[in-house]
Amino acid sequence: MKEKSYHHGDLRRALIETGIEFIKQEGEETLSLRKIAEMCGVSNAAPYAHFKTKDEFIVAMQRYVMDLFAATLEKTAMEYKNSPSILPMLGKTYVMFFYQNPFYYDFLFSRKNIRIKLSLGNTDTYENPPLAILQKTAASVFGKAKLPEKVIRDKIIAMWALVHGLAAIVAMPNIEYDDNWETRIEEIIKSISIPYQTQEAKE
Amino acid sequence: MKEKSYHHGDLRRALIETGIEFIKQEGEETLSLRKIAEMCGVSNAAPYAHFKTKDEFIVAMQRYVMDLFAATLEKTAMEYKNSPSILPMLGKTYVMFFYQNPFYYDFLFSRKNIRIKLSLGNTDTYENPPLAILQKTAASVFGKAKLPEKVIRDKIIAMWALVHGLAAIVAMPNIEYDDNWETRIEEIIKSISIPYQTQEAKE
DNA sequence: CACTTAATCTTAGCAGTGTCAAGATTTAGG
DNA sequence: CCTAAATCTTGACACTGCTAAGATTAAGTG
Repeated sequence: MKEKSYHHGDLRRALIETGIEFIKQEGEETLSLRKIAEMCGVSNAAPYAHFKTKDEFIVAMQRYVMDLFAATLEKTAMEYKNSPSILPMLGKTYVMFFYQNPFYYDFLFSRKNIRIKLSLGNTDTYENPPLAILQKTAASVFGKAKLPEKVIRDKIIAMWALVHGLAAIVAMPNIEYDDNWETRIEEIIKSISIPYQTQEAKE
Repeated sequence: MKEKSYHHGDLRRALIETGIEFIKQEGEETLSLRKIAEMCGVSNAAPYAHFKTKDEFIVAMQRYVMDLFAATLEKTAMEYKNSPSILPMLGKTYVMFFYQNPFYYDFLFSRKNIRIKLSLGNTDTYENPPLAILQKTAASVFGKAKLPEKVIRDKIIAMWALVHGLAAIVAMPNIEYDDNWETRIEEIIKSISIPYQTQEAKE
């Protein structure tokens, strides 16, 4: 019941959560600090006690959603640990996350928002948690086949590109959806990823 | 020499071209109608004689760039007509377009900008020119193998997703690039698309 | 040609935005 | 208890998209 106290109590968290809920429903385009501040029952300049700039606020929210995304992937990775279908299932989870929350795609990956460094070459530095999970899993799966490291790296990128592209597509508006998009995605991913595991002796 | 005449002469075109050049270099985020107007030597409300709203202006520019993109793809399609590598080459062109102009990716595909309807199911309605070219080419390539239509459609989506995802990736900032990203892309695409053409008897 | 109409452009202004400065209120620590 | 830090408000500035009113020019009609 701290409704009318001068101090909010936990404004920083309230701003982030309100902002994310806003983005989830309306996207980032129409989001303004003033609106979020008002929704939290606070004046227009109050957020500046917690974020130096709007950009900093965006980054905080982005980290929040990125962690949620990574946790969702991690859960799938756990479920299918030691299963041969772990990779396609990870891919499916990757895509479905944005199918269920289309506005998150632009919010996480739109050029101006990407502050988290992505490293492709060095598999030791995981500065992008979702990519890191993909990389780790794919590397262990592909590693069992005896492929040159360079080939493995290319396959990882291909895998990432495929699911990322599917995510971009399912997050688009004005797409004519199939009635059974979810199993469709699964089939598409499998039709690509299965060759990785069966044709070791190709190169 | 119509430097100081009250009427500009060809303001609509000037706005579009100046705006696109701006986006090409700085992205859409910091673009404002007033700035573009000033760059064209015209007052802040002048653009409203040609575009009802900023959104309409964006759409006009988007169509312009989308046509450029489609023309680039079409050129590759012509070059490699009757070649077995037409599909991978088309894919490479798709990716390289955004590798060379990273800001175009968000500009064309960021959720708020997509006004061009994308149709996946019906291969007859081509409302998205670049996708249409991909679809047409892939359909003709895959059609030579005797695959069920549903499988072909999934393969087309997979192909599209792969190159679109690669485009998204190469357009990201903060990516640690390979020294030879271009041939790398080519290899990655080939490693995926070759199976399409060689293992007909799989399904 | 003269005259009317439409198109184009300018100026001035409104509401909304990010941001900052000054000051009020509350909390925390010595 | 009292000072310092943290938090919040009010008020302002510059910038944005956009509109209304009117000035200037071009196009077309008799």
